[in-house]
Amino acid sequence: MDATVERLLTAAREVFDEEGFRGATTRKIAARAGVNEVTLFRHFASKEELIGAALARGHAEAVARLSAAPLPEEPADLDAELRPYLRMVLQAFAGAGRGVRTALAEWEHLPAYHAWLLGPSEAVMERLRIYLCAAARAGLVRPGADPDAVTHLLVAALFSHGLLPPMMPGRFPGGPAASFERCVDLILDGIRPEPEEVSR
Amino acid sequence: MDATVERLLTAAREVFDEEGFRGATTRKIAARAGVNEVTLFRHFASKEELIGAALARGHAEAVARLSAAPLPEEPADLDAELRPYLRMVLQAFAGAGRGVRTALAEWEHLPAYHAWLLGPSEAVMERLRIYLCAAARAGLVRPGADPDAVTHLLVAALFSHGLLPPMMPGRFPGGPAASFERCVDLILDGIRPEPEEVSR
DNA sequence: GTATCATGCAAGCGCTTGCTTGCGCGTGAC
DNA sequence: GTCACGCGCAAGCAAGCGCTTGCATGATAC
Repeated sequence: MDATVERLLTAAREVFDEEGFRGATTRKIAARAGVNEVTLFRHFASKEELIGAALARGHAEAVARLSAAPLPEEPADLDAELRPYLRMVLQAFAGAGRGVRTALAEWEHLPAYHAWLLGPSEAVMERLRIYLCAAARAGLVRPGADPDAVTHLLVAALFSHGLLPPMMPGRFPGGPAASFERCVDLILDGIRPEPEEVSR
Repeated sequence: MDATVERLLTAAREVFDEEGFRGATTRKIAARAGVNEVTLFRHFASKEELIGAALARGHAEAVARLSAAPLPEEPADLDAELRPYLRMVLQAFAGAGRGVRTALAEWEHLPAYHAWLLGPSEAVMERLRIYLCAAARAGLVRPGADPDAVTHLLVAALFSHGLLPPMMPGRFPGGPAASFERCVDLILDGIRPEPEEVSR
């Protein structure tokens, strides 16, 4: 593709993630792309259009990466299937964390971008929900555990471990990944069916 | 106190919560306070000082409200003690949600305000941690459950239920409070000691 | 009554913002 | 050889920004 457009899109996404819509000035974006500000306006009609295109591209990439992640339709082993998936999502999430925080803050101001901003998170949530409902039907989850609540809890853990570490590093001794793993342990241990129920 | 200063402080906090530092212009703040912009600069040397004072006041109020919440030093009954506390914190958190989202996004840009921005959250986290460690020592928590992980999980649930509902209302059927309650059920059920362990 | 104080209002300054215009330069197609 | 095209550069414009100045007005203190 056009190398200039490419560089502008990635620069726009980076600056937007770090500074928000207002802070992402066309001069900053052009400078980061190593391009004259005028060139920016030769390729995109306005700052809104540029950032929209940049977010759309980021959204597409994220969705592609996430839907490549393995999470079977027919659950067989929660530990073996869920853990690698969650690990991968957390990594993607932490990588996009700066942008997610910006998206959360500017949500009300950028209705035009809603589909791009939280689409990947929604997709992950829905996929987890479907998987856990199937797991519950297959008897892999203790009957008392509501699959929706389990989904929420997993997403909450992803959410907090993807966003909070830069702000409260002292709260994650051993690193966010280790802390996340311990939370997942806790959740999975808590929803495992009792031994006698498995054999029924 | 001075009614004008008071109105300026609340207006500054509101506008900052909604629009962030850059978006909280002195003209907007003065207008919301029903005051001339010049009056603003007669009371505060700069916009930074005004917003700093507003955040400090909000911080003080939040801390006072939270430390008034009951959470005993000697845990006796997790369900009876933790649930009302968490309910209250969630309410406070959801009320401040707009501001928390802004704080998360602008964290790197506002180092001068760090103490005010996430202080209350830190306080809640530390209090929960101490309580859960004591509970574990008292045998109220299943030995395999790491108190730190439980704390993280509870905070994560607070976090996501305090921030996400405005953005994904469809994901919280029955309201955020009900969904939160189900998550807390799940966590508490998962960390309860086994019956035979209680009697040992 | 007069002095003091907080406030409103009109105007403006220097700066940044999104965006435009005009021109000149190099490269590849034919 | 030239011609179109993508780009850089210098300049600028209207609007909004934080912040200042000067002056008029009304309430309060003594």
